[in-house]
Amino acid sequence: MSRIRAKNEEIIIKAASRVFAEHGYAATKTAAIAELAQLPKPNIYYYFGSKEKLYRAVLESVVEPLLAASAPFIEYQDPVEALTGYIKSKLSISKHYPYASKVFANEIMHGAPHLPADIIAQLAEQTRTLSSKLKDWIARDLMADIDAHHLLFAIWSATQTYADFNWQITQALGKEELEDTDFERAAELITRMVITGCAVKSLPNS
Amino acid sequence: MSRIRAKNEEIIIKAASRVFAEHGYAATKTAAIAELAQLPKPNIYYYFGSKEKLYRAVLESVVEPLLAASAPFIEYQDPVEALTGYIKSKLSISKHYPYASKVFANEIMHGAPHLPADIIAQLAEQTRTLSSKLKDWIARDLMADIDAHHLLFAIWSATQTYADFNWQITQALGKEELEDTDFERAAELITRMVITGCAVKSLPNS
DNA sequence: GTCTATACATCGATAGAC
DNA sequence: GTCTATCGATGTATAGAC
Repeated sequence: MSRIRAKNEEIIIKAASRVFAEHGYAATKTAAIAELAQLPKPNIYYYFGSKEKLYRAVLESVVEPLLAASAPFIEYQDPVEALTGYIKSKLSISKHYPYASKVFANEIMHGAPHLPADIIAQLAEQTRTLSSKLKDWIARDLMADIDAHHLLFAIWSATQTYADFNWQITQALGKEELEDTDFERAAELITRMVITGCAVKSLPNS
Repeated sequence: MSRIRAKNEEIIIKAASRVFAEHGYAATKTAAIAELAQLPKPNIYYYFGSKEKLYRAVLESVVEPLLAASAPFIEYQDPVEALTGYIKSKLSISKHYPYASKVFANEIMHGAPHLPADIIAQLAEQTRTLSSKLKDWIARDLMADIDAHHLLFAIWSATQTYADFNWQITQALGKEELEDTDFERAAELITRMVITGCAVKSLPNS
């Protein structure tokens, strides 16, 4: 793959992420992507073949950061550290990859019609890992006997909402766009609800 | 307005809610709505004029239950009762109006391009009412000093996720569709996180 | 590898008969 | 008030010159 090809593909993916995020798959015109990328429309087709293939490429480009967000959950043994880090990491995704998050949210909302099966499998695998870790902590009396899956749903939604429903949130807060302090307050509140609400304890020997 | 007109409009709105929810505005074909409604396509146009106007009608039909969900918050004076009732009421919307919720979520996610200004104003007004009530409770030491807006965002997202991201949740739980017990567990967990997490107290004199 | 000009398909919308 | 048949706009995709 030539350098020029790599460069152009990156430019196109970046522009496409944004347009797909703002309008959804069906409503985005390839012409709008071309315009934002400052490239003629046929180039999009030269590099990606079709609108559908480009969309899939965008989805795939987004998977890595999404999966990487659970790193704290895996790395830290201590329940308080792990959950605090996970919430922070999830919020960080909403802050730094707002378009990616939205494209993904849209896809999931409509039943993942374009998501490749291997990505679905990876996400399912991750869900199993996270919920079994929670169940382990519960069994060891390191947190209250809550439903592991539903706790995950709550954490996912409460953190992703800052990307997905950005419009509603800025509207309610009466500001043009979210600032660092907003994300800090969100982290503080969500962490509190999880740690205090579910009575999560630190490891005794740490 | 004739009885036949009222009847047909209702049939069309119902079918349209579902199709718009499943595919989003741009991806839904008026032919698909006509088919689901078991009516010829021109009838859709006879009754609603355009796809856009029909979509607005769907949005408006959905506002009433959404606004009504905050009734417990207003009625109950006791913070624990009010918040518990609000969470239950919000989850009930996700359970009983899944299509409506999704259409709304989609609209909000893309910056509410079709939402009439008066509806936006009503929602903003409701947000102000809810957050000032929370702030009042905080001032009276009936709950921890948390950020009122962010608590609302957390409750909204954690309850709406059961409608909006239904696919992800059924996938994770390994079932075809959500059952009553799933909503009960969700209510239990979210209520716990809010009440215990934010140290919400009952009124002393109740 | 790049881009202008255009073919072709897909709907949203309506004319006009009943 | 209902519906068949069809128009026309929009937007995906490509042919073919450079």
